[in-house]
Amino acid sequence: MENEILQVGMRLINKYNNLNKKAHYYGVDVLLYPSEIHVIEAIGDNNDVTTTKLAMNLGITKGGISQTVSKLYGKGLIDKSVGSGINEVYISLTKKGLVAYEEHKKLHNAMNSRLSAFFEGIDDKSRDNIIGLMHIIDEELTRMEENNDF
Amino acid sequence: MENEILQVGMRLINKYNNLNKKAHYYGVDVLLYPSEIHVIEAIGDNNDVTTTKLAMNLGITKGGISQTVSKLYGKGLIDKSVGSGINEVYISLTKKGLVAYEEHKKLHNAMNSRLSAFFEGIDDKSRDNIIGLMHIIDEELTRMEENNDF
DNA sequence: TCCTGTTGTTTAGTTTCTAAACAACATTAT
DNA sequence: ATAATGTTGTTTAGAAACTAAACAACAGGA
Repeated sequence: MENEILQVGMRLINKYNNLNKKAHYYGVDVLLYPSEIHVIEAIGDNNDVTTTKLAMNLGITKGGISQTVSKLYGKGLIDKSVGSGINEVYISLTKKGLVAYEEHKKLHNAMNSRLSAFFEGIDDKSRDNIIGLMHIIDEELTRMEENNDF
Repeated sequence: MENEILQVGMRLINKYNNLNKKAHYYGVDVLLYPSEIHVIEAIGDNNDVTTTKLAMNLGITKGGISQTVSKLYGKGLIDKSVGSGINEVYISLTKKGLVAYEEHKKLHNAMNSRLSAFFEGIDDKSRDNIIGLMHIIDEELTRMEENNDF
């Protein structure tokens, strides 16, 4: 019974991940690969960010970020400027990068709207239970992470 | 507000995906990579399955399955036998493969137990709302898939 | 002046996948 | 019977996305 809910949840995660595997144009003249649009998203959410911070935010190595950022620079989606810290380089979106960022965000709006409407239409108890469910999942994932279980 | 719930959901998906990136031994003497334990899981859930069906179940190409299955064969985790259909080959777990399958399943049991307990402790309305929420997400993901939106 | 710590970069190698060509076999059409 | 078609699974070359490790460039102390 509840097992079925878990199965549906897993199927949803797979569905989401598969969507996330394809390259798109996002309103600009160059094809953007998943890793690239993810970095664009992270920069747009927090402009003038450094390579090191991007690596932390996205949970990958600095080398990995450096490579993707280099590709985005070549495609004209980001700019670099001297940062305030030692050896720091600030990364920001160009106009073209902003177009891609906004276009990508737009595609998530339909999902957002429907979820907003949903959460407004349910009672407080259900809402609290949904938050509680997420909390449990978070705890268990953290436990698995710490115990190196999987 | 509800945006925050969506953000938490996304964080959970990322957390899960990162866990899913590491190789483990799963109680056997060979290191199993993510793609390999996924295939083991699919075979264990549905024994005597074919390459084509595995490809459909896991949503990747037959070539991809063939490669992973070949590695698992080399590691002694699966067996092959003549199937009933034309040119069909049945794939099944060896004893060693079953060990890995069971070990992997065991690691999910803690999560399963906690979710079972949770769902038994909430009211029917909350339960229905959670199912409704998943339904909405499924619909939106399907819509994105069909419209090639992302 | 040398050592340390920080920044970002480059390189080689790995995993996982796809697309396309292929081989082997059965079924069907001519 | 021979040829065309459709199915099975395999192999190959190549791409994307990452890591680990070595590296360069610079600042701040000891």
